Amino acid sequence: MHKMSSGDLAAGTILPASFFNRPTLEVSRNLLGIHLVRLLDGERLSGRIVECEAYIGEEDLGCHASHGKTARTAVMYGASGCAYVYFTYGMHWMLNVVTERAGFPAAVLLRAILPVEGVETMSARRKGRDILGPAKLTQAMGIDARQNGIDLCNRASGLWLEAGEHVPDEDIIQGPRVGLFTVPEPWKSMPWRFQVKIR
DNA sequence: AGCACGATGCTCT
DNA sequence: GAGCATCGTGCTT
Repeated sequence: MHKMSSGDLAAGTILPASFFNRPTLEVSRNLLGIHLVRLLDGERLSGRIVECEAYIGEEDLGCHASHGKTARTAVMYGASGCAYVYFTYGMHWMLNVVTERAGFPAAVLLRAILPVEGVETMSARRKGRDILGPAKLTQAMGIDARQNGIDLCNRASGLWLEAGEHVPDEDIIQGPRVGLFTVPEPWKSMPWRFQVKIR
């Protein structure tokens, strides 16, 4: 079986569903350096993924699917390569990419991108503030409930991922996920957060 | 530069 | 009714 990393695809190639239909930690690691692309009002907005986190199955008590399949989590049980967008803290939208086989609930939360295209537009949408953060990137790109469940392997939806730069292992930091205050161990401390080192 | 806190509304029990 | 995969402000060092 062919093992796909981001380096196997030419830059600019849209990531196919097969990229996401494999173990979530593998997908997470390989999402670093990938470009998230948004077509908003005819303009291309994009950024390089530099931080993400894995949420893996009902066993993972940090994962929304730990409470089973509900109206909110249904998307995570569906096809890999779809967007799972949820609302939290009364005002924030979070973008995840669904991974693994249909029926197994898992996803990768996109936590930070470095702006590449449409920098002025994204900055303006953020009122001049930075876009490094999971709720900041969705605000910068105009992502909300309307994108929940869409297929990210298709440009028709206006949101997709493209192969970008390869990130070597020595440039990656792996550590515990963020914000899981009331989640019990060992899930609270699982090193399922992936970041590109700042140099 | 870091910490505390309030905002604000959806989801599920 | 409680809890939340966060953010921005304002205050302290």
